[in-house]
Amino acid sequence: MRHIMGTTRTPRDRWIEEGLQALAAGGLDAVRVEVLAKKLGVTKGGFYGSFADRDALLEAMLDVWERESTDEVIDRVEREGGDPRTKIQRAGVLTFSSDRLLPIDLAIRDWARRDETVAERLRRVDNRRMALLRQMIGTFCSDADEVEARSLLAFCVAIGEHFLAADHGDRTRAQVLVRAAALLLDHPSKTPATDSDDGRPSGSATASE
Amino acid sequence: MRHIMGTTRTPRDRWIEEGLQALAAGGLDAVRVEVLAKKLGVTKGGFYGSFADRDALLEAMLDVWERESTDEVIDRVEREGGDPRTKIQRAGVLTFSSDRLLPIDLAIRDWARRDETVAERLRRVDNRRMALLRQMIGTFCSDADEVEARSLLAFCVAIGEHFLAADHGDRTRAQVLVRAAALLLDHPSKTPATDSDDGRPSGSATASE
DNA sequence: GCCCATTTATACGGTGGCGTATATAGGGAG
DNA sequence: CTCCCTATATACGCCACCGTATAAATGGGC
Repeated sequence: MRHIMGTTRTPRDRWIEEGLQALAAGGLDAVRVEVLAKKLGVTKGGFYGSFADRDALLEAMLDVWERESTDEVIDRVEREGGDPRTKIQRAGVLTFSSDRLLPIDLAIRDWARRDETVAERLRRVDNRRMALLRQMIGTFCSDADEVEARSLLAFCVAIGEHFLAADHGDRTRAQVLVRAAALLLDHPSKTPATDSDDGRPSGSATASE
Repeated sequence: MRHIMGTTRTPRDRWIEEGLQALAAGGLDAVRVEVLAKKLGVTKGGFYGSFADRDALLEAMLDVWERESTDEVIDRVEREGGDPRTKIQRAGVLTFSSDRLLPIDLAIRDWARRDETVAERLRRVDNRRMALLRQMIGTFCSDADEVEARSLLAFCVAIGEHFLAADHGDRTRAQVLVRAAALLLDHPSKTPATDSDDGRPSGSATASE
């Protein structure tokens, strides 16, 4: 019955958001009901009105994350248009440069290595992203095997970059990433004359820091 | 005094090894003194004879990991020799295909994102690995910027591959990795005669699964 | 075979986290 | 303004874990 109610002071969404924040900052084991409550300025009393238990919160967090990092990003990329390289960059920026989504994404990847159901969700998300990459790279690269290899490399660098601690001497990470992006997003060597656009793009996919 | 002693039944090394095993399987928060004790068939009683506290164990674990994944691997690669590509592959195999080191490595990467001292250790390790990659790739690629970019890509794919859940349609991950390795480890496109070896090498760098 | 140091088992107190039960409070409906 | 429904606070029992203190056992030296 929705008739009347005592005005939820801390609705589901707040718990979920705070949970995602904690996940981003401290990993799965940092998502503790009582900790979230404290951060929200309440006690855990109301939590169990919105969620059956901690697992229910985790599920809900994954739902929100999955929707935000697929539909929303992809919709927006498609809506704003642009040439292939621009689209890849924008997709990369939207998911892997967003201060919000990136750390959540990384935490979920680690989580997925130990939880098969999370791995399943991540597979869905990654497959959609890979599809986008394939499509974009396919517009300037004809060899399907090479498209797949380049897509994998692009994806791996977008993620792996953040798990890598190495330095690059004089260069900054961002500089190296620009060059790496060029390797992946320029036309294959097979047809050396194909480049309608030789001018290096000002920015680069997944450049960060 | 080392004179005599009641024969350490569960020496430091056993705790460290079991700790690394737990870290690999369940991440940092799975490294619990009492859990390790149970796995070793003892109680935690003796633990505090070898270690001041849990943190001391974690430190020791990092020490062992750092040594194993730099000196030992690098020594072995250098000792066994071979052409550059072979060396890269062997280094990749030794660290990223070893059932032992790989999961530990991945867990430590996630750990490093939240602990600055761990990040510092990881930086040392990664820098040594990157140095190896640079050296190897430098033997067939002259542009220093491109060497750096290729090295970063190679490293990122070696790590990122394991955090990626995407499928590849008909292809297997290993197949795509072979192609990706070819992109990174073949001569720069400057000389379009890149395919001196079209016959794909039997194994590939960091091919797994 | 007896010591005796050292290792390990056992028992303890403390903390933090989960989930439940019950009391309180605070906002609509009337 | 009052009643009542709902969200939250409070209090509880439970469990897992840490680190300590103390008792038991175990194996080497003689």
